Amino acid sequence: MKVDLAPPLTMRLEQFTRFTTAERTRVDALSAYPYRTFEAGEAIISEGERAEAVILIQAGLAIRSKSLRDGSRQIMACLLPGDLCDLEVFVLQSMDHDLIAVGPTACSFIPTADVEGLLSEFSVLTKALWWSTMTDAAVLRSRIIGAGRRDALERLAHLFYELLIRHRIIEAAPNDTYRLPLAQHELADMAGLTLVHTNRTLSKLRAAGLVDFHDGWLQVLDAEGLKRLAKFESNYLHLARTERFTDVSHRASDLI
Amino acid sequence: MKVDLAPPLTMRLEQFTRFTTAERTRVDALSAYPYRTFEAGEAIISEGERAEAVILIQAGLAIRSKSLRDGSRQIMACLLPGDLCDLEVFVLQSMDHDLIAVGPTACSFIPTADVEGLLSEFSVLTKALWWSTMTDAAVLRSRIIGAGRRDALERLAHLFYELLIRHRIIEAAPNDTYRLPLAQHELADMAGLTLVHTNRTLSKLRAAGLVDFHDGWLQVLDAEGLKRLAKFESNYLHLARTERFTDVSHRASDLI
DNA sequence: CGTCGGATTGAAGATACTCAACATGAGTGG
DNA sequence: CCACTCATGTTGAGTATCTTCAATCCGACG
Repeated sequence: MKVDLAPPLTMRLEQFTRFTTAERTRVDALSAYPYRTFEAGEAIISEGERAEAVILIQAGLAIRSKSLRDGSRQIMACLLPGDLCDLEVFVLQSMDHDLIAVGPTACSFIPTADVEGLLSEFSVLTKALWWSTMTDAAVLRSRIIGAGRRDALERLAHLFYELLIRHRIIEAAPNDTYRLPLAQHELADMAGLTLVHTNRTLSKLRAAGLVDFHDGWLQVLDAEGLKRLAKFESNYLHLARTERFTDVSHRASDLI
Repeated sequence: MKVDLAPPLTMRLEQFTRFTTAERTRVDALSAYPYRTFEAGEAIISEGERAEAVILIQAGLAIRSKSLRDGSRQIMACLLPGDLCDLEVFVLQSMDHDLIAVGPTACSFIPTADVEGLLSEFSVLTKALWWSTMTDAAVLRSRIIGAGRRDALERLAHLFYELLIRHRIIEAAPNDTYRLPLAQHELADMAGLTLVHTNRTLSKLRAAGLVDFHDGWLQVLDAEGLKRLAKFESNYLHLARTERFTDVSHRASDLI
């Protein structure tokens, strides 16, 4: 008995703005692509793949999930009908996690070319800015994994290693040492731990000869060991260039 | 003795693509705005404010942090020199968290008008898509808070309540009941808990008369109670329309 | 009827939290 | 110069939460 129900994508976007009739027609058109259906548990896209289309969930439920090498898994987001995923296909090289149907799920694949129509006017600079917001989101996802599936030691190690990489990129980590003017209390708020436990965990890292944290500086003593302990996977930072790649002597993807 | 060092923003964006000389000049120009300095602990923008400019961290360190009502706090991201924040000012209504300097920090405020130059050609539809990715990121941030500062009961409650709201938006939650065809072990992967503990926590929620989860359906029995238990704050979903607002009988911001 | 994947329950152990005491150093005011 | 406070860091002891490892139960399905 459902009548006159707008497509979920339209309903969702109308939370943001009210469309004119012409605009609405265009939005509705995005929901009109043919869809493919997936069974529960089936992967819509897997980690490492390069998505070729923007995916719109039409019905069902999908999750963004990341499997860790130790067999554990963290689900980072839940995608409902009307949710778009992988708008980032335009700027990121490859998926850093899986997209999996959890029940029978229908997805439209909106061809890249058709979305390009919307985005064709983008300059390289605009795309670069977009890339920036996309990688920010990827870092957020990785932090969710950290909070959910890593213990205190691994969490701090991961945090310190990620910051090391990001500082190297902007050439602000001489001798693997960088400024980190945080009180332990703030480190605790980052890691989602209490102050006391952060303190004890820091001592362990120091005792293990991995990092030294004092006076607002963080010195990484054993970058490899830290990376191993953190179970660090670098792909989520999306450091490899996606287009117009030219060799450069100094490339961040060499730094990890 | 630093010579010839590109601005951090340029260095960072060059991870994505290699710019032509002309493009590079334009990118560099973004780093050339006058900056303001902040002392450690000073708020650059606070929750609830409407940012009026895109903020570029030039030197120092800033954090995105969220203070909860119970006094605890979660830091969701760390911003280094070259990081842009609040590109979302163009689409979101107000900040859902604070931006705080943790050491002496220099920030440029790039006037909205100048960035508009880059984005002016955007159609409403494109902006709406962008809004979609921004709200996705906001949901990710809220999940970090959940993982870091909520116990098992609150985490599941928050998850169920968030999904309720999102289902209501697409009108897929009749009687506050929605499809959730997940096995308990998948719920565990979402919440960052073990299967066993998820099971016990679910029983508690059921015993408290808040939700019932069975056969792939989730029924919210006491939406208000659930919201209270989850310490749910709705602003992160950014449901209120930001522009061209017109009254509509059925608006999601009424639903929460 | 047997098996298999979920769900459920019990008991023991690990991890992280709370509460509390104490140390250290910077800054302040007498 | 010393006493005082205050913020930060460190350590100890007891407790709560969550995990691990089972064992059992149940319905679906061959």
